[in-house]
Amino acid sequence: MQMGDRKKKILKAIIQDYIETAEPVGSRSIAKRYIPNLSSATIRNEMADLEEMGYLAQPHTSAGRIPSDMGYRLFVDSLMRKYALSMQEMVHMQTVMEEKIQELDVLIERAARALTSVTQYTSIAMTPDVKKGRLMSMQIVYLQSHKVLLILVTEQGVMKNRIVHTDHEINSEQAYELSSMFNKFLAGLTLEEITLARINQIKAMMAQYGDIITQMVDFITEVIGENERNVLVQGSVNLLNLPEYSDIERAKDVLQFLENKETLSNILPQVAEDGIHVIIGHENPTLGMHGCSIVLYNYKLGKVGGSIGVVGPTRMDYSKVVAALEFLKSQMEALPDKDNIQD
Amino acid sequence: MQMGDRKKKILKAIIQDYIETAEPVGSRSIAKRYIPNLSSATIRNEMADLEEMGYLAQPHTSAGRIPSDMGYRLFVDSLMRKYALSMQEMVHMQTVMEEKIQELDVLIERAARALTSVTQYTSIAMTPDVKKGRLMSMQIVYLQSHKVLLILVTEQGVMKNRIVHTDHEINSEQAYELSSMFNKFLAGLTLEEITLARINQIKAMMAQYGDIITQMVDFITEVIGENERNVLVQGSVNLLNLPEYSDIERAKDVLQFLENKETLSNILPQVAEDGIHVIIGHENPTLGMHGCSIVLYNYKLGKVGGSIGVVGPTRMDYSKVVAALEFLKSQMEALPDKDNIQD
DNA sequence: TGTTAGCACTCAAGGTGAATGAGTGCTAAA
DNA sequence: TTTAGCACTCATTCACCTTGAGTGCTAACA
Repeated sequence: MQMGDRKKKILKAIIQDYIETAEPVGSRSIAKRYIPNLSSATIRNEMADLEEMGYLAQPHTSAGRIPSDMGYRLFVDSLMRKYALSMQEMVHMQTVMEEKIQELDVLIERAARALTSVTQYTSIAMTPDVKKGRLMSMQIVYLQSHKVLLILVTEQGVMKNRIVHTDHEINSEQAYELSSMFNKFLAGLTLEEITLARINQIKAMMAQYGDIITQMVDFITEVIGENERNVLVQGSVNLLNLPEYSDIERAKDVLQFLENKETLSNILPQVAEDGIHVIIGHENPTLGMHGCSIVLYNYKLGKVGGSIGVVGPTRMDYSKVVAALEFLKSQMEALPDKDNIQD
Repeated sequence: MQMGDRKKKILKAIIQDYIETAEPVGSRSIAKRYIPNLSSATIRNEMADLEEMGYLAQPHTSAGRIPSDMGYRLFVDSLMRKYALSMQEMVHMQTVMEEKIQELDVLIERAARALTSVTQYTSIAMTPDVKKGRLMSMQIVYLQSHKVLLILVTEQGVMKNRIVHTDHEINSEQAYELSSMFNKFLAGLTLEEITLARINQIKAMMAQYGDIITQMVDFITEVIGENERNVLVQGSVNLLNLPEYSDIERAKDVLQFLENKETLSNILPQVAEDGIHVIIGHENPTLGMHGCSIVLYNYKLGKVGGSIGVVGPTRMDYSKVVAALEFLKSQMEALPDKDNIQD
């Protein structure tokens, strides 16, 4: 069967109506509210066709039609028209991000909050599974006579620190000396390149600090080897305002999923490319999320990147959500000092 | 009216039964299951007394009785007997905390997870509103020719860092020199004591670094002045498993409350003293939480402290929750290296 | 040939009323 | 002081009916 313009127009009207009302849409209301020059009977015929083609579904014989995932997909890809964010909405998002934000975590948290408040859905975000790569610099900072602070910066600009206790007394100058030595020998190397031989070389030269050096190496191993994913969810309660989750069991499934950071971090990197992606219902690899859609923006800021997006029912206002994420994208791309960012 | 032993026994039985079943408790079931040598009629009389005294309430005339907040209070203070954690439960909590954990945040997150999994309620935790007090040490670490990392450690051992860009080129030695100078003049001072005069003194001596010094001072002001509260909630979905929240509206109220870190951080420090506290229903200062109880453990680890606890319905298994928190307390108090902890 | 009016049919949702049963308070007897 | 008995209350459940939104099909119409 062919998909004529009229069918498209009807499908679009049905989806818009359903997004708004969450009620199955009948032929009569489409005829009245969207296409007054056609009768409900005609619409009915077209709807039957659309159902046969897989774009619509019917909960039961005497109910109206609801869009199928395939219907939403067509809508998102070619039917919907761009939502224009209101001035208010833009200003709101901007103010949230405008403050000079030093840490990526904080920036993303703010962005997620802004998204939640503009879209009224739930937002999720994560910093991705970056291999931390090379050791860029290791600093040892004197704190007290037997206590120093190790600070490690990776190639990506990610910074980690740890306080360690030392067997021997150490002072500020010695700490500095040790840092210099460490950097001379190890800076710029990957975990594989930091061999026992090199470490022993350092140990030989600074024998009295053997125990600190061991702790430093442990620390490097942990940080460079680790796959840290910081996942964050904002506004999950919003889901409960939606009629699709007035059934508490359904709501529980999704909330459970959102609360479990491990499963959540598995789903997010499924879409690899940068940019904005829409994942609808069953396209979602996780079983419990088949009733949900996700709109995801994979960002890249300097050398680190991650995902931020919105989770909602398949009956989500895609147009608005995509607009919000596009705006966010433009804001983040315009950010000065992209490498001035830490983990 | 006097509160005899028999009344206490009956009240205790009612509360235990209600905690278990969440259904109003009738005289007959008490007579059968808890006190077989008394008839239901006798129990009924006693229950009428207990209601008059304020320990019980009746949803409607033909229903059983449910405990009032006052009843729970008496139960917690003098009726309940200690729950003994099972070996399994203890081992579970221990393994979660046993791994060598360097950061307070991580430790507390693990502890909260353990609490949730043992009690099946929701756990909340926060690091408290510590005034960061004195500047203990400020380090400047060279990163790139125009980029340095500032690291600030406060008296409490809390550590913060920030990357700043410099107008003039700066190298590793210069950074070290600047750190030393800064520490010589400002270490050990409170925010009030760091006067403009002192800062100008440093600037005069190291004129070429004027812009970095300004940024350093900004950073100090922010960190020492700030009231950072890190709030964390774990297992809020568990609430939805409870019959009291099968009504989605009630659930929404509480979840909303738990999701809002600002309001949440207002409630936690209400109880100031260290140790374990039980806050029941209306004792809770926040309106939306009147149907909830909170069991809170205010910990102190070295120089920092905070709260961790469990949120549940007033019909919470206080005995078990208190036992779990007491176990947690014992574990945290036995922790080695209490000052080896960072924020 | 495409469109429309009309009609019989389906089915979820909402309301009514009776039956059920858990629980109470009161009274009188043990 | 305790208990058995009884009348009474009230939430819950279920069957039953009504209502109304919506459909598919057919026949008439442009």
